[in-house]
Amino acid sequence: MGRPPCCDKSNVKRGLWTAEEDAKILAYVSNHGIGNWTLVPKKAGLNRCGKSCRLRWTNYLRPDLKHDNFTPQEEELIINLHKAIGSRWSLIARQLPGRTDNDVKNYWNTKLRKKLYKMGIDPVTHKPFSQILSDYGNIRGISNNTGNDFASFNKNFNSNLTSKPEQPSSSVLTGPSSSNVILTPPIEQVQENSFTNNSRSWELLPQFHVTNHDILQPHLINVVSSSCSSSSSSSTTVTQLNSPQSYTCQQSQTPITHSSPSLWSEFLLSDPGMSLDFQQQQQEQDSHGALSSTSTQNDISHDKFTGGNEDFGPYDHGIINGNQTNSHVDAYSSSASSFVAGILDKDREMRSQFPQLLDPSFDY
DNA sequence: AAAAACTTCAACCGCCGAGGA
DNA sequence: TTCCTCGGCGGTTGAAGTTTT
Repeated sequence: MGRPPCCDKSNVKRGLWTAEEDAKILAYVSNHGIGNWTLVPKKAGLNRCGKSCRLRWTNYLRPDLKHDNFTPQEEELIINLHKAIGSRWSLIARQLPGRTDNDVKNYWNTKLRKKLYKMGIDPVTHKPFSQILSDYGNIRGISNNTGNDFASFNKNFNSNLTSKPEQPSSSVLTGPSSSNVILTPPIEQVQENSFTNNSRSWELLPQFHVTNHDILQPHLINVVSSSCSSSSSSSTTVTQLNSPQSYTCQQSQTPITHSSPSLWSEFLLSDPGMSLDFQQQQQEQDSHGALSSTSTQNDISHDKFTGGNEDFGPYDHGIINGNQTNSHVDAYSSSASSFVAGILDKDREMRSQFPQLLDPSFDY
């Protein structure tokens, strides 16, 4: 019944690869090409699982891979694509020649996520924290009654700084479930108090801007959060931008809207701008050795957050002061902006057609 | 100079859909 | 039709490297 197992997992080498093992894979692939990976260890004389061999090849040994640093253009594209499609790393990586999904994922987790936090932008929703707060204030009608909440926030925030957060990714989505008390400080207050030079505290922030699943209404979330994608990515192969998404990672039952591509890959493959523009930018950079407009035009002060040493790509315009609404869209590359603008248009359309979505008691 | 804290990233894990036996 | 593996994916881990104290 079925096929034999690919390897005896208890009897294969694990851990880092040696140069010798790399050479064996390279020699095998150059002679036989890529085929059945389960046969590779045996034929190449390796005591490794076939799956491990495939991973080593695709993530490290492939000749077309880049091993140098990410360029500002690549950063910008990753951020734009993450905003559009969430943590579909393989799809994002396909728009970045020479990069693997693992590369992109690692770069996002180690660099870009922190950058966005430092800019006061939630890397899950890609909205400025200030906008999330103001949106929430509008919805809950608490804008004139925040004093107690801030005091409560400060108390909780200080106590959280001294203890390790529990699974930050999930806390973004669920948070303390027992209370409807909102621990959402004004972003300026957060930054001045604790976030400027404390990287760990950035990781804590999501606990405060989303403390309960009903705080952020789904219509505010134009894209599926990265934290949700893991559990839903495989079983929910179609993700709709325009579908009301539960912020608690429940599977959406919303029917497909045909005004947009039914698959993200379709969008990425069909959008002539998203990747082509990028590749053109890459070529221009290669020929001129200069940064794109990202770092030259967008040279507004980010000293407030970073000391001015970092390039924040598409988010450089109009966000940092907290007065931004959707103006950051204007700063996107032209290729991405059409798509994102479409999302925002749909969002507005949906709000006008379904005002009940603005009701905080509305439950998906 | 040494220890502690922090960051990076290669590799692993577990899940899923497709398809072979 | 059922069981199983393969290949692919995203999330997580932990060793190695780097920076700070």
